[in-house]
Amino acid sequence: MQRNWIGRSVGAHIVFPIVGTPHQASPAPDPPSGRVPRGFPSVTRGEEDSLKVFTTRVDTLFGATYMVVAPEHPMTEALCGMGRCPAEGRRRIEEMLRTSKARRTDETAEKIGVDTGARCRNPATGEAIPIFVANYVVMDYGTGAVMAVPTHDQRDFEFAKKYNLPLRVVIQPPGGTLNAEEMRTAYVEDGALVNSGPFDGLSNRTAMEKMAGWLKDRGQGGPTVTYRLRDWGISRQRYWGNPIPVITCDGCGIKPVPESDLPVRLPEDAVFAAHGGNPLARVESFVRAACPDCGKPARRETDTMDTFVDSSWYFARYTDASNGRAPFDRSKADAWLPVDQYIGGIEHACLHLLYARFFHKVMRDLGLLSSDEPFTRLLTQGMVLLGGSKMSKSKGNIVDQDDMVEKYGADTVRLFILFAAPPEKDLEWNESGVQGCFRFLKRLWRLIDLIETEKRRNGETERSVYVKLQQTIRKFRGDVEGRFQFNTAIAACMEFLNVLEADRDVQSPKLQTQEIPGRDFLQSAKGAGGVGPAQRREAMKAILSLLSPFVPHIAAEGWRRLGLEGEAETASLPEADLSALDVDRVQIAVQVNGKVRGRIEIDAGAAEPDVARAALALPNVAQETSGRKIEKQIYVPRRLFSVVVR
RNA sequence: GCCGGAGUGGCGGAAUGGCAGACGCGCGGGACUCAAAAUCCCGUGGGGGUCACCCCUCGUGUGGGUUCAAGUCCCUCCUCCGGCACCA
Repeated sequence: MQRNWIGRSVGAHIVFPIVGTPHQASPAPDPPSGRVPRGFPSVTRGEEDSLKVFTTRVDTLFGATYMVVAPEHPMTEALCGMGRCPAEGRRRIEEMLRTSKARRTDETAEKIGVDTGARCRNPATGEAIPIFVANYVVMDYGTGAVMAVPTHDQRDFEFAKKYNLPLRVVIQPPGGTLNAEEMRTAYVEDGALVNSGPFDGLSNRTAMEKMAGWLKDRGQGGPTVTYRLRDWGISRQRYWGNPIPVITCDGCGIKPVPESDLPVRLPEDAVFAAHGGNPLARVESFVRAACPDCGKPARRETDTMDTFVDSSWYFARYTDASNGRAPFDRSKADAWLPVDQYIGGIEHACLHLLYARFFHKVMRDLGLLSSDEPFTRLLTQGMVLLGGSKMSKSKGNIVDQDDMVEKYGADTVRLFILFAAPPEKDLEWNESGVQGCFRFLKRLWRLIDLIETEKRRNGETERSVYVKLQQTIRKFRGDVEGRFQFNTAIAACMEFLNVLEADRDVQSPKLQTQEIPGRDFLQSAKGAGGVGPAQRREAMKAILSLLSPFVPHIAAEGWRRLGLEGEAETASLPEADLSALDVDRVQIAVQVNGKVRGRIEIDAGAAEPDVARAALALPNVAQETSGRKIEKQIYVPRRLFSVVVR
């Protein structure tokens, strides 16, 4: 997406000499409305007698039959003067300039052109071609002037038809012949060059490179890369922001505040009003300043900087935040940066992320720090939606969490938000799942009750529960630390609690007296019959420690009630006992021709022949394989055994 | 049009190329209760079978391909979401 935003285009620039002498015409390339950036490369000193264009299709140069420039182009007025453009034409150019750029360049807007009357010379063909001013040409991209090739660019084609401009075919499609008079649309595909002097017969792809070089040799242009970095207005007419350290003096002009006077601090007595613009402008003590050059009374800039400015480099300042002499010390910045993990919404992917990278590279080039990139990893978190669109105050589609906190408690709400979806995914808000998290925490709490009141502190240890706990710890840490998958980490805790609760002692005394069909089966299946108080306590300690970041209040209180050392939130996360995860028996699936036909339990370290023997002995498998030839066997240790028959 | 991202049960969502649907919600059945809430137990993708146990079959937006094996890899198309868009 940034590539799109940066807008890199590879092409060539070409210089079109203007016919006649512009110096004799009205000089005035002073921008009519002040919108034109000064010093833009389209006109540099000594080049007022030519127009420079950028094109990605230099191969079509011989077909350029006219030229279009943006209304804001610095040469516009001079060209009109030279070409004796009638008043009517000049009036229409004025109108273009008055229309907002957004409206003027709207795709549906009518394409309007005005013939300036001036001409320039196509450096390839040498012929003089007309120069138009057109509303759809923008000054921010390329040079603000475009060579028009109506036969091979749809937009130019339509424009040429409208204003009756000449067409010349310079590319012929493979196996076909174009005729300019009969064309109904531009031909934009590849082909072989014609009407292109020394380049006739070349494929247009080959020609691109050759022609760029040819132009360069002749001093008429050369290969160029352009970028479409958008303007980003950093000044804001509001109080909250960094003052722009600039002073305007009537005599000396715009002057930077001397370094010794930095930083410029915001006044604390500004008066805020609903209307009336930037409050800073009304604080006279702030505005009044002495000119750094002549010392006479001058005005301080009252615009402040956009927050993007700060957020594009604050991470570097954080490495040395109390440094009073410099933004930060290089050694400290190099020790900490780049930032390991960036977390932000997708809306930052183009804007903040791009500008932060930009700033960072500038800081690198200035020698302030060494790293090339500010961030190493990116997590684009999803947004919370309601009714299909992003929750926001301005849209009014918000859910007040206070109601939910009131009803279920802050821990439940936190847990639910994390459990509902993985972080990078957008989440359509739906409260129905919150009950489930509430129930989970209530069950957890009940178990803490039980453990707290238990007198005995020893008892049996159930191996399968121990193993399950180790699996839970490993999964939890893997999910949280590696992938930010909080939802599955929480699910693992729920799963473990289910196992723990299957234990007879854990169930309520009332239920224990009842005959529940299937309960014995359940318990033996989960193997949770022999959990003793000590094991329960250990397990709870681990779970509380894991869950503490998500449900800090319950974890802290549970920790305290169990009389555990220290505090849940500062206790280090438990480490999984990896040796326990090396189970000796595993269940594997048995496939015949890719379909599961049965399961067997084997020693984890069993050799393939033994596995094969056991697998093929399964009735279902034997049935499928009987009388058929075994072509292939695949054994994925501890996972499955697959046999291919024919 | 271009650039991103996503399509899996009724829902939110799981699944290093290796038993699709973990966990939760919802729903159905049951226990407890005079009753309800809360709680607990069982079941829960579709279709089928000599439907207790069990087995077969279809199934991850569409159509193809690679593979012993595809939600996962490759190609085609469709839909939705986000961004950019007369960019020469």
